[in-house]
Amino acid sequence: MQRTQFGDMACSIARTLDVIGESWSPLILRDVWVGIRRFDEIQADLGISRKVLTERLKLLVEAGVLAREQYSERPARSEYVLTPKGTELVELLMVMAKWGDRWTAGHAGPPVLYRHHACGEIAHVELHCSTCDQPMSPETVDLLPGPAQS
Amino acid sequence: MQRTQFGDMACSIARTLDVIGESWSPLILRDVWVGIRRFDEIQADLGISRKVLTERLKLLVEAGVLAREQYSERPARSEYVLTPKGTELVELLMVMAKWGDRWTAGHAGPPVLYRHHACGEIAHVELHCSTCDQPMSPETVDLLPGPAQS
DNA sequence: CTAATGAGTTCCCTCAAGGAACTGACTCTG
DNA sequence: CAGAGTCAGTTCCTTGAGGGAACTCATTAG
Repeated sequence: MQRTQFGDMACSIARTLDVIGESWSPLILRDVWVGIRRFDEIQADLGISRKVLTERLKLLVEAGVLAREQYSERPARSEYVLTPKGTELVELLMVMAKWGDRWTAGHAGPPVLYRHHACGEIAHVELHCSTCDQPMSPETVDLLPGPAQS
Repeated sequence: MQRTQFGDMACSIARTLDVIGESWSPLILRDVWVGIRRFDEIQADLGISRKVLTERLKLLVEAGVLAREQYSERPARSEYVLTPKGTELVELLMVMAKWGDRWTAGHAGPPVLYRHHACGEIAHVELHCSTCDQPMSPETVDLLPGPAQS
């Protein structure tokens, strides 16, 4: 397929895609997040080809998003866990889930609900400004060239 | 490549990926967002193959994320604009940009800055709870099966 | 009349995804 | 102890999507 590499574009979106832009990678992350951590579990859950799963896991570990942890010495068995870098990527998944719930969930409603520890309520995520805490959306920001000039 | 379709998985993340999971789609959305709206402009900006760009634009329009608007009758010329459904997807891009800024921007810093209208400050997005307005992160939620049972 | 522009379309080639079978180290069961 | 099972991959082959470049077509500018 000779995929173009996004990594060297001067764009944080492109560079993020370089890490989780490949097919399956976000779903693998989701699985690890919800506790499906072992090779065969992930493979069975996603129906992904074992070959591609091997590749993706290797890439995600190299990218520092997942870490491989050995949970049994003999026989050697390991599982995959989220690193802090990976956990922050899960925020992306939560926003994806929100959009999917809103625009693609059918009559039946969302497949998964999120209960917030702080308030105990079923809720979803909203984007707020890191400075003033007010809601922040694509319509309420201006884009300016940054230090690494666009 | 015979890509597996995610659309019928009972998972909002998978269904979202079905819309913007293909390579290039998020970057096309980003371009349209920042004002690069015409075929040749997008093609030149991304360096994407014209064939693939044609396909992606068609898919994104069919998915209701972009709309094609004719800006000239003779010769027939059109440009692509975000629908409300697409604009909400841009939130996803903003979260991607945040992660990319944080984890992949080098010494030079972020390539693009976001200035929030409400406060006028350079800021980034943070995830808050739609119910209690407190910060909401992967660590502060429990997942429960929803009406469309996981 | 020729060149340029915008928006695609067509063609061929390569290489990544799918799929299924195989490996190898161990463990459990009768 | 033989045979089945489990986990985590690896190997091999086939197919089809992505890349690249050239071509089309309508229209306008010089």
